[in-house]
Amino acid sequence: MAKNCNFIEKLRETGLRPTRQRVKICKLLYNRETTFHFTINDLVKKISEEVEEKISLATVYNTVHALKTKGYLKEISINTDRSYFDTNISHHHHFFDKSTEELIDLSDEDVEKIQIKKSLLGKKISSVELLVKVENE
Amino acid sequence: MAKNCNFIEKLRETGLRPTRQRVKICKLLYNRETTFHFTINDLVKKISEEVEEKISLATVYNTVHALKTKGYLKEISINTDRSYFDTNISHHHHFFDKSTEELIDLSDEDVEKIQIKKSLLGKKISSVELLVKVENE
DNA sequence: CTAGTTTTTTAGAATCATTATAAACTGCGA
DNA sequence: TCGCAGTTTATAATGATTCTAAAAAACTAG
Repeated sequence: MAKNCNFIEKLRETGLRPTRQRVKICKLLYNRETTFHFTINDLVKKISEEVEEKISLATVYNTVHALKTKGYLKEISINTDRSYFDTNISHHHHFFDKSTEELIDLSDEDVEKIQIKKSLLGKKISSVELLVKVENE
Repeated sequence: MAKNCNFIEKLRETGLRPTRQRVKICKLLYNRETTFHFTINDLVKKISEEVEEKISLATVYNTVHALKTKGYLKEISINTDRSYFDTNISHHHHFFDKSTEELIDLSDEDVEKIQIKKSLLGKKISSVELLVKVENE
């Protein structure tokens, strides 16, 4: 889902019907310069501010879940009571600013290659995620 | 809280009264060879199996929270619906086995030093956590 | 375009984990 | 031993997420 994408086509390609609600949510999420880190709560608030039509809470959950399942959103788990979604689905890491509770992307090139010396018999690595928590100096 | 510790003393030192319930929970958590990774659910089940006296759910939550606050437990956030606690409070990373939903320690020496090339103005790093998800080959 | 079928949306109810409450209990110092 | 502050407990409350079932919208074939 690149810059000026046709969300209707994009959604259809993935087998998701391009309903009014889904298209509007996609516009909010992907029609922006920078990647968007948000909680469900953030998104619901943004919708109520920027979308004229009311979208029910259940639909917001459904849509976010569907986009995540299709690989258009990444879920980042910071701590128990705060789950973030990230529109940047490329491989990358994160800073988490404890003071502002904001998530900041940390590209793969911003981190020296991570080498894991231990391996587990019969298991293969499926992901490597780094979370760097920061606070005010 | 080392091997054959006197939990009564340990608890008292941190300002937590060594009540029957707390001492029993500490014995379960720390009187073991290896570190223990558990969810609240795991712990409640273990208590009902191994402790003769019933300990109320609220007390389990209170105690785990108190131990975490005092730095005797580390909370590891794997994903939204599963929060683990770790009795190993030293700096280390984790494997998460997606097949068994088990957490496995990855010592600091098992990972090549992590170098972060980007920094944020006015912020200092407070923790660096690596989570390596694995699955069956 | 229309009818029929399937998917989606919706409001509200249900669920589940966690936290709050307030009364009873206990550890501990005087 | 007494009394108080800290704890435990059962239960209620909360809050986020999921479920439900009926209405609405999207799609498909004719």
